Amino acid sequence: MTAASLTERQQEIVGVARDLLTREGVEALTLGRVAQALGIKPPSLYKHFPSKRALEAVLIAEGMRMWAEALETAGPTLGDIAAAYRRFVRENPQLYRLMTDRPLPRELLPEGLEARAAAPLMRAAGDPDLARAVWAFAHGMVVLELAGRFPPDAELERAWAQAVDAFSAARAR
Amino acid sequence: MTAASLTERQQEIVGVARDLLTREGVEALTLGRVAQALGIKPPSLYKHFPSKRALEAVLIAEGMRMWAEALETAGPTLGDIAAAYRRFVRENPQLYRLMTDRPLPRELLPEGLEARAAAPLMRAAGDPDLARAVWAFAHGMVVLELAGRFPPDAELERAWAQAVDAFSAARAR
DNA sequence: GTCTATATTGTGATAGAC
DNA sequence: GTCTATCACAATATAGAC
Repeated sequence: MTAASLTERQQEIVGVARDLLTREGVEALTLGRVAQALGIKPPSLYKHFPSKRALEAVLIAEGMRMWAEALETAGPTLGDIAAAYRRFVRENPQLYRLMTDRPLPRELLPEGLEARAAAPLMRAAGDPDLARAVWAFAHGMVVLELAGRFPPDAELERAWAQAVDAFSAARAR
Repeated sequence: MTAASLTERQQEIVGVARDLLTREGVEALTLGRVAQALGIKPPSLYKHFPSKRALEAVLIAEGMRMWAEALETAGPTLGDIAAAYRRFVRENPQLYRLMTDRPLPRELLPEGLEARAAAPLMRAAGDPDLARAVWAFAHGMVVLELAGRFPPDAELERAWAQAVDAFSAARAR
């Protein structure tokens, strides 16, 4: 279900859902809240989306497209990709949580989108295994930060720099 | 609340909760399920624990103690720590999820436990920032794996090896 | 220590009238 | 496209009797 294939009303609903997600987080993204924000009753939403999952999938697909673009327009080095990754999550923390907290609704996502989002990092790393290592690092950093696991005085900037340096050196070898 | 300070009945309850968590995952860890497994009604649990959080905190503290021990008894290199980390999560995936999915109930955990669990990696890395980078990598690897984000044919062994090599080289520098 | 009864709140979802 | 009515199910938690 691409953005273009949505009816106007569906787009309005998605917009409200996106707002709710951005402002109040994944937990607030319930059909009750979405309906309330639209001034309608929850059951009415089922005239526009077959399930809550389907509505979420639109947001997730949107997020993955944004994510892919952020990485595609970054520079070619691992440092560039890492910086773009970090910036994307800082700018869209709740969307990132929606995209990663739960199993991906793959059957509801446009085919190839997941691979497209992964491609820039694959290219920058030059090797699938190193790419996965970098991905794991970046994901770990952002989720641990979002979860408040690092001490307040942790110099996360340096942790990022150290890892990027280490991975870049490994790539050069 | 240490294990020794628990009454017998509390220990029985914790045992049942641990079983439930291990076998059916975090989602199954509800007061209803715990009570059912004990053959009592949910409200009865409140005679033994003031809240669900308090019961979970016992399991989390237990998990962090096990985790600390696993890392403390590992060898001194980053590779040793990484292997121990990975093994702990493979052997206790649901417990690990309980420990990391949600904000830590720090006020209900024994003081110093979090620091104790973090110490071995700090020592192996020789630098707090590098330690955090390694931690983020390890955490990212296991959560992405548990979430089914890697393709089935991904050679995770190699991703671990590449990262450990990269971080070890950085440490040597 | 356990029970019943209850509060409170919440969630996604369906049927059928308008 | 929206409504009401309702389902079905679940969750944590409290009060008070036994």
